[in-house]
Amino acid sequence: MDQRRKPPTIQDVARFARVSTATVSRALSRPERVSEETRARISEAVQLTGYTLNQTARSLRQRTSNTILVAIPDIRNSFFSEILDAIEREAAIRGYGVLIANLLIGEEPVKRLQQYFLSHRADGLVLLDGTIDIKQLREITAANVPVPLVIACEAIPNSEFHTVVTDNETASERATRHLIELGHTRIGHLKGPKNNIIADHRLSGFTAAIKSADLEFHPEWLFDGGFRMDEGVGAAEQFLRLEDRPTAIFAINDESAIGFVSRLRAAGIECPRDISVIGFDDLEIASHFAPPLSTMRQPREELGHMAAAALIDYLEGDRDDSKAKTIALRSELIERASTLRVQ
Amino acid sequence: MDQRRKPPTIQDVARFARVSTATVSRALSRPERVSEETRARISEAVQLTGYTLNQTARSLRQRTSNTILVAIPDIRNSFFSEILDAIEREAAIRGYGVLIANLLIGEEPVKRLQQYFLSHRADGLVLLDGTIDIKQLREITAANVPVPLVIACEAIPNSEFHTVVTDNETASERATRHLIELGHTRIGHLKGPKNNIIADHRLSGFTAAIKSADLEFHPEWLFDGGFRMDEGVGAAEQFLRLEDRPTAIFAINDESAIGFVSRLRAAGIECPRDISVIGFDDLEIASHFAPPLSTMRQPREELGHMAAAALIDYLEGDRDDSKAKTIALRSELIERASTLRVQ
DNA sequence: CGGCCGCATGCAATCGATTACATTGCTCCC
DNA sequence: GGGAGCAATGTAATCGATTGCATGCGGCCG
Repeated sequence: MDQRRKPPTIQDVARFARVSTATVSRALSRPERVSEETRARISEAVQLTGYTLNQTARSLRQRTSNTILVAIPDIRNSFFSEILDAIEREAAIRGYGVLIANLLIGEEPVKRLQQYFLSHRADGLVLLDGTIDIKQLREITAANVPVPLVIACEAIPNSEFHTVVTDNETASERATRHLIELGHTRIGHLKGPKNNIIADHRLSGFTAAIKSADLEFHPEWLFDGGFRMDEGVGAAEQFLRLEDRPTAIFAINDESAIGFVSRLRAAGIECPRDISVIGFDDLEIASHFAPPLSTMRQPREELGHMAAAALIDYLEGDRDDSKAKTIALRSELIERASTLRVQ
Repeated sequence: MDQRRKPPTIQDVARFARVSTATVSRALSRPERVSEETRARISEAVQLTGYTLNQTARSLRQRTSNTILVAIPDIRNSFFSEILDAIEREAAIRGYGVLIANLLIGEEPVKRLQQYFLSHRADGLVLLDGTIDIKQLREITAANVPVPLVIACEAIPNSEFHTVVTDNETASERATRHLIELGHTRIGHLKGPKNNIIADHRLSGFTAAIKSADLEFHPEWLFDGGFRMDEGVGAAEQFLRLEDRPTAIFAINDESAIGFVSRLRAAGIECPRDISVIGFDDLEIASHFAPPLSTMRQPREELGHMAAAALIDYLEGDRDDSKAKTIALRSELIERASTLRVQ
């Protein structure tokens, strides 16, 4: 009977309510511009027909898609998926859809992102990937279509982009100082990926703390790692090859810290008995790991929330570009059992 | 100069190539229907103008969005985010965008999903959530618009839906049997959420194994849990209140197993010394946890890949609904240190 | 009383593609 | 030689909403 009947359009509603489609459209988007009486008739007609807006048609006419694109370096990393979660929440509340683009794949991430905007699939972009550099960003923006953009991974100094960040550098300094305060003097760092802004800033924070405590800087105590557990494992193997080892490590994040600790344990080196390790992020696993991991807690949820809100505000506001806003969030030291006072 | 210039349309290309828009459209989508010469002129014009398709306009006309929707119970769970990753990969290759809907939030998840289709934002749905029941699913489909759907969490018996599943029941039986083979006779189960198909099937598998080994079934050894670590912690507290405790646990998944083990450790009960625990999923963390977790490995990547492929095949094929296809994938027992032979 | 204003509404163009149908010109075959 | 058949292309309708520009009408003011 009613199967495959085409979904009702604004035309149907107009017919039922005995008004023009223009009036229906107005009644739905700016009710105050329509008399109370017809408004009532129209909403009755909407009920009756079961009308819902065809978003595609609106997009075509208004040149907006009510969709934002989130570019993520690696969805599988819980850190990002939690931010993504917060972004989706906020977007849903405000009537936006969320498209995802996982950048690990494909050549030319920039091309892929541009494509979304050139084809009018998304109105704006939340960028979580610290590996894209400014020049590439400008390229995205440079295409005929300017791309409303919020960077939500790391501040890019003096940039013209809106930004939501945590205090990576200061927080890294704080984490390292925590190790120093526990009496450690031989401190290493498990580095993040190359050419990644976040990694760069965390390294700076680490170095700053070492310097200001007048500790000697050992380049061989900088371990090549990354944000993933297996990269933490790799760093551990590099560590094991050393003769002269540090007694404490500041790891780029919790995942790599976990990989690191677990690999060392397999080699008979126990954390925190033989080595103290502090991570970054405070993933849920951090508190359940053995040993529970000291770490810098990032306000992930807030980060995602603010990023989405900032982008949508901008999209719906007057797009005053004059000032790029920067919202900075603070991380917090969480002390757990993985860092131990030197005897 | 060239700023804010409107992006080129198919009209512009047509003008440059001195043909009609119809010809341009044909040249781009079905090149063989256009003479070689004009095809060349057109592709030159495309280059010149920098034309890219306006996906919105196409969507409106063709009534397809080239977008799929992925409904996820909890993005933050690595298990799902890994599947999502695989879905996105496959979709990107085939030219589809991926919208996400995190179902934890909001009233009436079904309403939310319907909304996406009623508004023509997505062409099809991959459902990862085992908590929606069939009646609700039918509701999604029952709206005027039929919703192409692939269920990728659990088979729904005799259902009319396309499905990609792992063998939850058999695998759970296998996991439990693993504990039995190690000599355990006092075995409990850390349950999943109520009204969740996956959880139901894993429980059945567990019970089946217990029965077929002629072990006594202890209802008080079924612990209320869920898929999250904190729910594993809750289950551990329930465990601690028992006088008469099991010596082995089959947990609904790795995350809850981790929460469980970590809470017990805090109470002085060590895994595997005092209790053996096996999980499900083989998350990356499972192998790095202390102790490394025995578990049933699910082919997550394949699962996501197959689900996306099946959906897109269906969308692009002749939509032969006559037979709902079911693709079943096998899980694999991974033995690690968290399960120990009874002395 | 006449003109102006503003409210509520309608008419029709518009967004940018796709596609049914029409047209043209050519080949081929009886 | 005439018509069928086909390939290449054009014309214009169409998808479903939004919105600039009328239009009609009533009220208010000088």
